[in-house]
Amino acid sequence: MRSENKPTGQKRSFIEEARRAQIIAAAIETIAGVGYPNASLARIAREAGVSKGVISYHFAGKDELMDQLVTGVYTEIAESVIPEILAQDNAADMLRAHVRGVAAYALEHRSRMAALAQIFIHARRPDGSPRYGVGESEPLFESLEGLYREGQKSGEFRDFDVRAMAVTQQSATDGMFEYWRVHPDHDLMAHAAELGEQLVRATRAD
Amino acid sequence: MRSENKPTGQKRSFIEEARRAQIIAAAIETIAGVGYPNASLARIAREAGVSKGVISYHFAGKDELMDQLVTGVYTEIAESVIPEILAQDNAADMLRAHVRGVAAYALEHRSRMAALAQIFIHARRPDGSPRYGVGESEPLFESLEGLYREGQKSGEFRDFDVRAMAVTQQSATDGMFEYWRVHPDHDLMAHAAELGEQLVRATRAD
Amino acid sequence: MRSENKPTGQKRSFIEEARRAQIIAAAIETIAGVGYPNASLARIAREAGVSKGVISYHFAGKDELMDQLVTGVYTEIAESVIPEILAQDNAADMLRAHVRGVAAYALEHRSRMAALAQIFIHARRPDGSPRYGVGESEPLFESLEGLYREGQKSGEFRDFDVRAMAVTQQSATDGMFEYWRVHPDHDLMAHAAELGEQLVRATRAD
Amino acid sequence: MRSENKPTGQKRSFIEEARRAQIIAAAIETIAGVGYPNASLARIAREAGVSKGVISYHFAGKDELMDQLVTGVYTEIAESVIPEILAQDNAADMLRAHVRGVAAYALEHRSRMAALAQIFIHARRPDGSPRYGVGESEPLFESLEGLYREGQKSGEFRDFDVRAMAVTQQSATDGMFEYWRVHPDHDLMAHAAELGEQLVRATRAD
DNA sequence: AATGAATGAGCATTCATTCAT
DNA sequence: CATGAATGAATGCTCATTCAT
Repeated sequence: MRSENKPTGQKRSFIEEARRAQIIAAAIETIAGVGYPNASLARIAREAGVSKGVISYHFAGKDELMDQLVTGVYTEIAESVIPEILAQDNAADMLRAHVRGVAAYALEHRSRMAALAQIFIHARRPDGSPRYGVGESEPLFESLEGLYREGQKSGEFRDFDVRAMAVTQQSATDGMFEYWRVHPDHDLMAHAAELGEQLVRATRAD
Repeated sequence: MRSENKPTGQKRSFIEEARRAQIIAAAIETIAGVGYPNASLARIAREAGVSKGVISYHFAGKDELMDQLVTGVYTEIAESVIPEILAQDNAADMLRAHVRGVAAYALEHRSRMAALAQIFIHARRPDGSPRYGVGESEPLFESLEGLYREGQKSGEFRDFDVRAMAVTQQSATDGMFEYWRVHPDHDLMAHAAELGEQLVRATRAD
Repeated sequence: MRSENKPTGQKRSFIEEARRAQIIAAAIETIAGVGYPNASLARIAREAGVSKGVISYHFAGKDELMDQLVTGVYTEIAESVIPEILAQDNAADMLRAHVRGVAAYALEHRSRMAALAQIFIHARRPDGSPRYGVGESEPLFESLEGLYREGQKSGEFRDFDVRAMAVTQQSATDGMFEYWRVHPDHDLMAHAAELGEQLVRATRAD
Repeated sequence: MRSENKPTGQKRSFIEEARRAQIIAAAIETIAGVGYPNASLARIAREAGVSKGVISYHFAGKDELMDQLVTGVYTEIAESVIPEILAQDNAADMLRAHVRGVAAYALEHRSRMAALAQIFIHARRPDGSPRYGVGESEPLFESLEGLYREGQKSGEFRDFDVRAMAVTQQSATDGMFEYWRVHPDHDLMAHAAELGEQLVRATRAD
């Protein structure tokens, strides 16, 4: 079905998209709820209230479903956070905006964030290697490193190892979300502000 | 066979302990080598050179095997790192010693550390929740927080949220190991020194 | 929609027949191209450029589609070969004409012949027995046997078991096509001439 | 399990072999009975009176099971037929011995022969190509061709195309078995004698 | 007359666990 | 103590068929 004819009308395309969206939503809830390893297609289908076959009908396989989910959430996060970062006029504030922005998104879309984390950690290729693993984080690292270098060039930041800092920021952000997942009453935005402050202090010139 | 009862003599207990240690060692190598999801009991048994049944005989199940493994490695790390920390005479150096000590341990016991990380990430309870997640890190957080509070009391550290800092330190350390696992040529000790510097700057009083 | 009833008019019947022919043609190309086991209704529908439902609409099921396909091609072969046979004036030449005629048809209609062979080999009844196996070849055997008996009556052929000979001729012909299917550069008409010679020698009086 | 330690005793190895033999026997009966496409592992396990998992335990997969089955039966046939052929002192009698020998084996081991035929026809590689298909018949063809050439060199046989004749003999033999499968009361040995006669006449010098 | 959507049974395979010996 | 054998539930996936529109 995937790659086929939507000859004339929009209704079909609409139904199709609605179902895909519904299935992705069910996948997000299921993964966030029971973890990726337990989120079988059968369970996702049950959550969506449809039969197992429906998923296979709308997606080429579990992998495509995950790809769509990841891409969708990723895009959404970027659209939400990037404008906030660009609105800042110095590197330190950009750092804070980055952390705060992602946290704000997570606060609004808790399951999406949890599912994304689960998929990143658990999804594997057939050969056993991670599907969205550290290898895939490279672009993220590089974008953070770009930000750091700007700050270093302008003299706002001290002269630190950008890769180590990127790993720290990325890990600390993920850790913050994981902590929040386990302690849902934790004040995420306060934590994000703290983390922003930590990063600013860790990076700023003497 | 549960870990406490040694029904009749001590000889059994000795053999028993040797077998358990051998199986745990095999589990560490297997998990570090092929990742937790691919480390089936069959594979661990093959690595140990024993039959699958042996594992079930000596451990109540995969879960208990993992518990023993985690506890053992954890204890070992603590025994290796704590003396180094206590040898310092100010909070900042203790922070640095903490990060450096764990990294040094990891450098010497790469598989143990890799296996630990894999288990933390992947092991689940039957209901799908993480077995050794952030929830189980509470003692670790508290020990870090104790260190921070000492520094704050002495005026060496600024007045930050200790829980957020503990989460950051813990996550950043884990992230450092994960990055090193994926990039084995990465200079772990240099990264640890950088991380130590980051933490010192993030915590110190103005 | 069963093959006989044309509910109201003839125009429908015309469209109906055109669709059926189109689907059968697509089935032939698909089966010849990817083999019966891979020729799912979905794939046939794609080849035909119609939706899967259309096939179910025009045919009671995959089985009826195959029946129609087989009957159609069979009829076509008979119409092509029988006149050639009847044009001969002795039994040996008829034998040769039979083999040569079928080969000539196959050369001109390669996909039809390949599809037919695939269906004969692979199509099964729900209970697992072949749908178009040797059991269905009875009319074919009987027609060959008639030819043999003519030759025996006229003294041209020796006194052999006609059923065994019919099985041999039928199998050897099928085998020739299968070999040609796998080795498309094989000289089919030369092979057919050889087979004709073999049969003539196997049947003729001393 | 497959490739492992049978440290000291023979009992284990014996049990192991017995189970493998039992499963292969069940596979033969199942395939002969319901055809390869319907012979799922579940059905074979049911026929053997064991659980599905047993098959996976003793064989790496369906493919290895089929390989073992094919190799075993093939070897058995060769061991039964080759001595008979070598006992002949002229090419014509060798031809007759070949056909008669295979038929005699089939008469004694009906299901084995039927299963073998089914597997040859139906078993596919993951990519859809035949696993034991015409490509695999090459050795058989060549062995027959060797026999023909001997006869041609000695002047006993006429100068025919050996490949076409090999295809004919192979197909006619298979066809004979298929006919016998469908008509179990058919006199197989008489048919084999007839086929031998046909081949001798088709091949002998004028 | 035709469609896309949905179904559910069936497939081979993996794996932690149990058990008689 | 240790084993190999066996189990059965679960997984992702395919596909002929059904059906409302």
